[in-house]
Amino acid sequence: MSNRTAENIFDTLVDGIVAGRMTPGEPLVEQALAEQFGVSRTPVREALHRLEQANLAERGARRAFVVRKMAPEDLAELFEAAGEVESALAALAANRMSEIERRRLEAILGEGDACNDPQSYGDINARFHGTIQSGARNGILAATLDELNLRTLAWRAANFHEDSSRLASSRAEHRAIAQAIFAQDGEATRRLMRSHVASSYIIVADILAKRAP
Amino acid sequence: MSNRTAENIFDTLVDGIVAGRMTPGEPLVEQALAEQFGVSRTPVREALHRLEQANLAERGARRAFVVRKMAPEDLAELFEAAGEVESALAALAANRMSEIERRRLEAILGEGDACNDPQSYGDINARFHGTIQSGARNGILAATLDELNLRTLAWRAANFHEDSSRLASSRAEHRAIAQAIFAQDGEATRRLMRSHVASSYIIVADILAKRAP
DNA sequence: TATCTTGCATATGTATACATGTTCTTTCAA
DNA sequence: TTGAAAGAACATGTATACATATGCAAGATA
Repeated sequence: MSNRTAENIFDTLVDGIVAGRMTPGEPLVEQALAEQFGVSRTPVREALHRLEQANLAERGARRAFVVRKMAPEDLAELFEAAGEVESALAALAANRMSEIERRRLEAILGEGDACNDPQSYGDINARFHGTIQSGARNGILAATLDELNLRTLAWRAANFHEDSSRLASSRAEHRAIAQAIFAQDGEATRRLMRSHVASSYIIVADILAKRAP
Repeated sequence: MSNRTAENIFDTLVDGIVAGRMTPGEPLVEQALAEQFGVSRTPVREALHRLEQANLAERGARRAFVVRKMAPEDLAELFEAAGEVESALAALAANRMSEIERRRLEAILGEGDACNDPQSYGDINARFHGTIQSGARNGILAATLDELNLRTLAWRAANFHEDSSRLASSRAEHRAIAQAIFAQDGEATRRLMRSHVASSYIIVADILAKRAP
C-alpha cells in the first residue's frame, strides 16, 4: 500500500507526535519508516526535514532524527511566545471583528457554560480561540501562532488533561476576554489573553514538575 | 564544482531573493538550478522545498516553483505581524536586559548619531534591533521574528534605499525606544517599537505605490 | 590499565532513472 | 473560424543505488 505521499506521511508523523503516541527521543529512521509506510526513503526523508523545520524533530546520534525533546526552559519560552502572538491577535480582533463574529463569540461562550465534558469543551475552546484568530484579519500572524501552537500541543497532549477546576477558570477567563473584545478595548484584551495563555502554561509546567522532580 | 550542499544552495537562493537579484515570478526549475550549481536535482529539490516553507517561493505553472509574488495586502499584514512580534520582544527586553546590554545599546545610539552613510547606518540599525532582540531572553520569539524579517527584507532590498530624511527620523525613534528601555517601561517600549516598524512600512508602501500606480 | 587508532555498523546525503501529472500546442472536424 | 481532443513537452514526485559521515567497539600499544 503506497497511497501515502510525502505530505501524507508528514501529517501522520505530526499527528503521532502531538497526540503523544511518539515520545520525545524516539528515533525516526528513514529506512524503517519507509518500510512501515510502504514507500521509498525519498518521501519519508522529505517529511522528516519538514518535521525538523517545524521544530518537532531534531538530530540525535549518527545524525539520525529523533522526536524532539524540550527542556523546561524551552517550554517556558514557547508559551511566552505563543502568549505574545495570540494576545497581539486578540488586540487586533477587538477592533476588527464584525458584528456577526462578535455574536458568534457570544454563542460559543454560551456553549462553554452549558458544557461539562472536558472532551467537547476542548472543541469549544478551539473554536473560541479560532474565532478571535480569524477576527484579527492577519493571516500571517495567525499562521505564526499555528506554528507555535503545534509545538505547545505536543506538550499538552502528552502531559495535560483538563480537570474540572481548570475548566471553570477557563470559562471565566474566556468571558473576560470576550467582554473586552465587545468593548473594543484592545489593550485590555491583550492583557487578558496573555494571562489566559500564561495560566494554561502554569498547569502544564505544574504537572511536569510533579512528574519528574 | 559540486562543493555546494543542500544547505548551501538554500542560503544562496535566499540571498539572491532578499538581495533582489531574483525578481518575484522568476521560475526556479530544479534541473536548471542543478546544472547551474553543478549538483543533481536532489539537493536543489530540498532547497526549494525549504524556500516554499519559508514563504519565499510558491507554485507557479506546471507545479513549478517561482519566486514568490506578494500582494500589497500581504505586505501590510507582514509588517503588522513583524511589528507585533518585535514590539513584544522589545517590551520583554525593557525588563530583562542586563546593565552591560543597556550600555551597549547606548553606544550603538552614539554610533548612529555619528554616522551619515546609509550603507553603514544599515549595519548599525541591524545591531540596534539585534541587541534588543537578544535582550528579550526568548529565542523562540526571536526566531519567529527572524522568519518574518526574512520576508520583509525581500521587499526592502528590492524597493527601498534609505534616504537621509528617513535616516534622521530613524535615529530619533531609536533614541525614544532606548529611553523607554532604560526606564524599564515595557508598555511604552512596545508602543514605540510598534510605531517604529510601522513607519518603515509606510516608506516601503509609499515607494511601491509610486512605482506601479 | 588507560588511551589512541582503526575498522565497521548505521543512518543520512547525493546521483540517476523512471513515474506521474499538468499545461500548451497541434490537428482534425463541425 | 472555432472548438474539442489527443499528444507532446515540461516539471515535479518517487524509487533505488551508491557516497559520505559519524559514533561505537575492539584491539594494539604505551
